[in-house]
Amino acid sequence: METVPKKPATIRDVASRAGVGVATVSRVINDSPLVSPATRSHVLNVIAELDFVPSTSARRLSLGRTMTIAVIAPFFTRPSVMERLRGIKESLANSRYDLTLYNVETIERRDACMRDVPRRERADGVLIISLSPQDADIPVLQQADVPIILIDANHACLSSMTRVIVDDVAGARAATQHLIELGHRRIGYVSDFIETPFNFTSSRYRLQGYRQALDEAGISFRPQYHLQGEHGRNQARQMAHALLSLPERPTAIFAASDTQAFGVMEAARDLQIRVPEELSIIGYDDIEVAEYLNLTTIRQLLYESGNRGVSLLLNRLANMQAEPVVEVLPTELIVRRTTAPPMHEF
Amino acid sequence: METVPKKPATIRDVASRAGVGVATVSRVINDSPLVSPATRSHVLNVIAELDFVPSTSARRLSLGRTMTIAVIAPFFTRPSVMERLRGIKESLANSRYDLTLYNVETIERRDACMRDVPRRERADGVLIISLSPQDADIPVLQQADVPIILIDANHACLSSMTRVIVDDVAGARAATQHLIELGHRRIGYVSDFIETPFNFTSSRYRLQGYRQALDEAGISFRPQYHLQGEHGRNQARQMAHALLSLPERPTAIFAASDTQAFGVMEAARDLQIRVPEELSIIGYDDIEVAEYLNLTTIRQLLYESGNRGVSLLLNRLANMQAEPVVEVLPTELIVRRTTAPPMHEF
DNA sequence: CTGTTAGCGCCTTCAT
DNA sequence: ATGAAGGCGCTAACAG
Repeated sequence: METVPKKPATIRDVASRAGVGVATVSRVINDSPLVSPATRSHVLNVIAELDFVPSTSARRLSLGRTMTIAVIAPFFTRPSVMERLRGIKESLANSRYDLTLYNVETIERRDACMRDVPRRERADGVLIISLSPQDADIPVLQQADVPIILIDANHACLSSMTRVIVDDVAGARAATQHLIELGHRRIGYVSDFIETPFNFTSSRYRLQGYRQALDEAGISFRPQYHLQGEHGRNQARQMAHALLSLPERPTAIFAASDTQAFGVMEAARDLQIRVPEELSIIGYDDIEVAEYLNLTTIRQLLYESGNRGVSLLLNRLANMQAEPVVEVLPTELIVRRTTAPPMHEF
Repeated sequence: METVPKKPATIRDVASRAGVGVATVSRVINDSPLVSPATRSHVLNVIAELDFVPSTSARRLSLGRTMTIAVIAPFFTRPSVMERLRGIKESLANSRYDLTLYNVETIERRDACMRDVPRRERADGVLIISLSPQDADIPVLQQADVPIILIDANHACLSSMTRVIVDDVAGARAATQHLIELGHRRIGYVSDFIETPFNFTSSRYRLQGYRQALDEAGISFRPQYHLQGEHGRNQARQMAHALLSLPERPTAIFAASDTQAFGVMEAARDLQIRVPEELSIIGYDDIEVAEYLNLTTIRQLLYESGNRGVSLLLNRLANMQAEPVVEVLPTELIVRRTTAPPMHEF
């Protein structure tokens, strides 16, 4: 079919058809009170007739505002990131902002996004999820001409940026303490790589919490009990295999995320090790399936972190000179059925 | 801190600072070959000095293209939708298009999106996931001035629109046949509401497939074996409770999605009914956790549907007068450990 | 190869 | 209450 797409009507078309000036049409579009009811309704009619919709591009250029919020997120596919995104979408649904998504899977892209996205012509505000800026980025971000909110970016040098975070040290400590209180002494920790080009912080802070709890209980940290690897269920499964093949294998494993905890559960199953009788497992996040699989875990308010991020951003948008704010979300130990006292088999 | 955000440099600033015309700068930005290497590198330097980034708003207005793809998706939060989105993001990552996301959770919003999004000033192309347009929308969509691709929108009247779909009738039929071949005769079906204002089609088509398989095997359809309800694990759980409390309870249940199948599994657990010995369960989708939970299911290529949608769209964008295409993705029966022959208890 | 200029569609003073 | 005109930053002829 060769239907030539008819060019959309412009504000000028409406104006001339209605026999008024473009300014009047503009006022009608923008609900200005400076239009007589009669003119308004007439213009409205013409708008309907012509099926006129104001061009967002033009309006953006003219206004200098884009009416869109940019979200920069790594590994969009991970459940925890998804959950945060959900919270963001939810809170944004009622506002008049559009959402554009920048997914980053490589460092190049991370850098490009950090540099190019926080510009007034691209977005009115930026939400960055789980990506701690490099030290070098920080001044850039601070000078950015649009407000930027960090979600789950926990970094010492960030004190001047507003962000919503969770106390990962405390969360991991609680997880480890739970295991210790149950009587475990040989506690493994399966995590992402502690140092990554992405500068993810969570596994690192959780390592701190883990070690703190150990220290407090007078249990010495054994390096061979901490394995790190690429994020993912299968990688965690392999690490767990390794841990569980140790001569003195751990009686409990703390995984840096629920996804990884599932990998650990699989490894236990592979090796015919009963959970929780022979091996306790605790995760982190409390994503939806955790409940279903009865995983003991540390709940962090993923969804809410998105909510809060948006509301901080909208505040900031309404009131540009606001002071930086740090909002700390609580964590909570959720005991289900993958943790229990160790068997006294020694 | 009262750092007045310094106004971003414009193409004109660059031009005057570099002692060239704006057109030259524009050419440099756009990699036009019509610039001498010397000028080019000089301009590039000035651009770097001034930290100049072209305004997308201005470029859009001028070009008449937005360099963004809009995705309209309902219930963004469902795993199947997410998976499709992943495929989309993935395929879009290498192209120069941005992605803006329109999440629809209400009919009003659905209608608004259908009407307003497919406009040239908002997006160069539109991907609609799992939302079958109303009959009334169809002419509008066909006349739209940007290409629109439907993903998972299976509707008779859509013959003229390009889309990627999966044969839900066949998939459901395969699921049901699998159960029948195992020896089941009393087979329940737990689904979303068949008729919804959103005009979702999958549960409806799957009902057809289910009934076809039954017919072919000479098993008469019992209305009380088909329960419909809001989508969700808990709702499915309740429906399964009802089915399993029937005087002659089903020995197998086909759930319209994996999420719902999990609800059914929970119900079985609640009622101490062993799976698969006393109850076979089969899902639909093969989302990631299905493997982990050993759920027998019908795999549909969710991720790939996103991929394919994008590539159809990009093709269309490159070659506007293309004919409508319908791409049918295959389904596959994945047998795991939630289906088995029925016990002979009667 | 490069500069000048006229839009792109809308918003916003500034007059009236 | 309304209209005319300038400008937002960039691209794309059109001249040189």
